Amino acid sequence: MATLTPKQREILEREAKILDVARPMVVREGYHGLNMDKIAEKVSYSKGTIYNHFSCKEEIIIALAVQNSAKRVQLFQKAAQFKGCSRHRMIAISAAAELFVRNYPDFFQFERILQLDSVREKTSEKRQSIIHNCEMQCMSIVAGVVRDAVASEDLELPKQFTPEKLVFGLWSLTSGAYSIAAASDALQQMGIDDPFETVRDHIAALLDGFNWQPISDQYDIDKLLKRIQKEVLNDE
Amino acid sequence: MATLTPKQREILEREAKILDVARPMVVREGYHGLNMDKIAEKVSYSKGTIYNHFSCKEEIIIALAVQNSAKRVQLFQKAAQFKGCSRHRMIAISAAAELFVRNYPDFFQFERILQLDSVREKTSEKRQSIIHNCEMQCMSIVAGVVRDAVASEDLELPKQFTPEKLVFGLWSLTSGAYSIAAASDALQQMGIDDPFETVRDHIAALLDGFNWQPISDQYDIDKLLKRIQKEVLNDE
Amino acid sequence: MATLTPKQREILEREAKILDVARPMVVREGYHGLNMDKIAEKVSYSKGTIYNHFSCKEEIIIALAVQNSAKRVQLFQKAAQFKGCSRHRMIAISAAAELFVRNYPDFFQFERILQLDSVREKTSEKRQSIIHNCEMQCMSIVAGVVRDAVASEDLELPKQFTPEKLVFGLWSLTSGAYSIAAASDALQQMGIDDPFETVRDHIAALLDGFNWQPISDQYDIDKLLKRIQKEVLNDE
Amino acid sequence: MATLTPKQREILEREAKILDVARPMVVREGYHGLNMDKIAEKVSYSKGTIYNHFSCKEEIIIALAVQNSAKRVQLFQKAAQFKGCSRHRMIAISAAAELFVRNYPDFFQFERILQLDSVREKTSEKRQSIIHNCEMQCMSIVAGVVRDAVASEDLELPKQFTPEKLVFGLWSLTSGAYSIAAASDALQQMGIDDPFETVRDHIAALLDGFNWQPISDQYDIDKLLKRIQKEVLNDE
DNA sequence: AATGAATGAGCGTTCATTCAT
DNA sequence: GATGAATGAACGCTCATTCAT
Repeated sequence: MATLTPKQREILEREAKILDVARPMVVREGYHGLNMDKIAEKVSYSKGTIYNHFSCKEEIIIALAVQNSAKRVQLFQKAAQFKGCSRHRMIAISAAAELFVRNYPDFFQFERILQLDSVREKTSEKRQSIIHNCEMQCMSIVAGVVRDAVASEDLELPKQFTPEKLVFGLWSLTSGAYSIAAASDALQQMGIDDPFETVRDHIAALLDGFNWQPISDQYDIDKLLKRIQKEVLNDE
Repeated sequence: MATLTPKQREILEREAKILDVARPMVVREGYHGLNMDKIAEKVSYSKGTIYNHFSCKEEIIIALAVQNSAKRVQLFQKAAQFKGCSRHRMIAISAAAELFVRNYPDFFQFERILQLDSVREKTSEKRQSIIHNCEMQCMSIVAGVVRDAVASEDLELPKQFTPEKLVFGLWSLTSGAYSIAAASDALQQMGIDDPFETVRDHIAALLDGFNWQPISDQYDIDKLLKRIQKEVLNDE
Repeated sequence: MATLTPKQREILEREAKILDVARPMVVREGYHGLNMDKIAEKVSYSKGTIYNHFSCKEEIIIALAVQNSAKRVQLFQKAAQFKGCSRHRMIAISAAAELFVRNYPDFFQFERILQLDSVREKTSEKRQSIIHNCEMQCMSIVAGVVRDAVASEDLELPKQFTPEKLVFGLWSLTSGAYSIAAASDALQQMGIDDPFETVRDHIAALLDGFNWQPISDQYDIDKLLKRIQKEVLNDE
Repeated sequence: MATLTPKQREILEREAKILDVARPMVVREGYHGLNMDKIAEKVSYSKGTIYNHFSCKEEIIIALAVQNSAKRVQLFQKAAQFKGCSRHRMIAISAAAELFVRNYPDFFQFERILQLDSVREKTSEKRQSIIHNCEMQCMSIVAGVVRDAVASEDLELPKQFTPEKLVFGLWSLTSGAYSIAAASDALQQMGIDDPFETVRDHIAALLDGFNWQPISDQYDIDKLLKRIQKEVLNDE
């Protein structure tokens, strides 16, 4: 299956090209900055052709979000394959999350734009559900690791505290930190030169706070991150 | 001083009115959704009058951000007055942060819009610096509590880990959680009905992870929050 | 080459139409009087279409100036082809200048508008250089005749007095007279019914003053002008 | 008579102040560039006060023109007092014209703006007639010198050629040269560094062409100009 | 399928003038 | 007389979308 005719291949390539051109426009200047005329000019196709690929401006934005979401799933899947104890697998996933947030910093941008009713309404359900599915997959990958930790008695969650809640906290921390880092000039003034390192420390403290075994040890963590990098995330 | 003529009072009131009308427009539909004609129509003054108050559209947006920032400082100042041990004071501040994020959820919205170069450039330095100052004040209030904790030996931070870094982590968690909660329909599907409660649990775990004394105890916390609510945040 | 598709032809025609409509607006009411809405209305195309032809209001003004400049070169080239002695060729050129100033009285208007920095800045370099080139061409055509006169010993210029200076004087006289004639109601009160005839007399006196041979003779001049009119400028 | 109350004096002073501020605005950016708000700001009076002095924007422009016209008359009157033969008195007047054109280069600017129907219509008849009268006075001063020249047989005008026509030519030359000099970057490229010197040469040639005695002689002219400068125009 | 000219509602902003205080 | 807030018509320009070729 999936053997593409030359024609189909060309179409896919053009689609990718359009998105490549569109991405930095949105990232730099937001919804406003995406301009169909400029896209047409930069990809050297006519506006009509752009509209053959994407029925409206909003579809381009959601297509960019789909690209990101797919990438996130990919990274999380890889990270979950890391061999080790539950906590170390969780750290692998955190590393994947950090990698994703570093490399696809526009993810949040697109998400936010898509939250505007006026934008989302013009968007195809198909792409909406792709994004939703990706989110669910990521969540369940991470929650799966938490469940494994509980099952193997590395971790005992408080009553009423589900694995999903833990995932939610970790993701909040990671994405919140990114947003602040991206937004604020103030970080450096506060002596925080490497916000991602700080986030790693917080994640360690958080997992320690939940008493997830083995409790963090700086020496181990450095070696561990190198292994994770090498074994599952090295080609990114 | 500060005795206003009726005229001046009227002007100030109108300024507030304009912002009141503008706020939901930006919140719901972003930068795009703020429309000078619609504002004029809704406040029943001419467009020219709007421009007598705010020299451009962007100034309205930053004025909204200023309102929020001022409120944040206020809340944090109040919370810092809570009488108790360092950890409890920190919890008071967390409660203030939660309150702020709940009641002024558009704060992040404005901040993000203001990060666009094209927007910030048109914005007065005066208002820019007000916002910056508020940010710095909040930061130093919270960092002050952390320093008190260290001084009173309730808390021993890891080497190289400054109070500011701890503040950064807490704020990341709080604001990140808000963003996700606001953005995602998925949260409910994951069984997270009250994201703020979950955040409180994470903050507790995080502070526990840093071994900030006294270690959390669910029973105490509920009572504590009620006291905080009553003693310093009750009128919000 | 130069075979235009019907579409292209239509576009060129519309461009001309836009300029035709714009010209009297500028002439009568200046920069202010040129109004994109009114143009659109008068040519019965949408505003967007106007902007497809001219990227801004100022481009329309400079396009009008380009039309004029091109015409001026054309007239001067024709006049320079007049067969006769150097002084008579110079008179042919003066006649061309008069013809131009009479038929394209808006020339100075456009030039003046284009001198405003605020206007010129928005103007394409391409059109700017066209105008500049036309000016240079005209100048060199006339200066060429003066040089021929010097070479053939019909004229001996004072020391330090270049042909370009003579051209400058002639053009100052012609254009200054036009400006005054256009501006002032006073001329008639002073008994000057035909300012152009008066200018012709002044040019004659001026050339006499430089002792350019053959010295003017009213009888000859009338016949000469008729010949010039007939031989090189008759179809204007 | 004309002893002003302090109040009246203050009013006149304010009027002058307004015009001082308005002048460069019009000169640099034309009709468009004159902005009532900016005037009010610069003179530190309210807009209402400006309107007490000048009933509309156009009245300010014509008031500026009146200032210039008055100055022109003054200069011409002074120059006409020069003691000497008719041709030398004419040269004195030319020097006055040059001085005026150099020092009040905005004169033409205002005149042109006032030719726009839309502007003139809003202008008071009183000021219109002041300008007209000044023009007439200047004209008759110069024409008077020409008439003296004819009477004293220094000059014999061609048949049908009135003194007014000669004045018209001289003024055309002077003002046309100024316009070109102001407008064109091309002048320097043509090797004309001092257009006013060139104009003096042309005037000399023109008067020679009319055989106005005594025929020009470079040596004399330099001395003559110095005398004129010293005796009648020195305090400008 | 590809093109790109045409559309036109919509937007942010300006500014001469008025007039209540 | 002085003030300056209020007005609102007007303007230049943009850009997503359509559709005839």
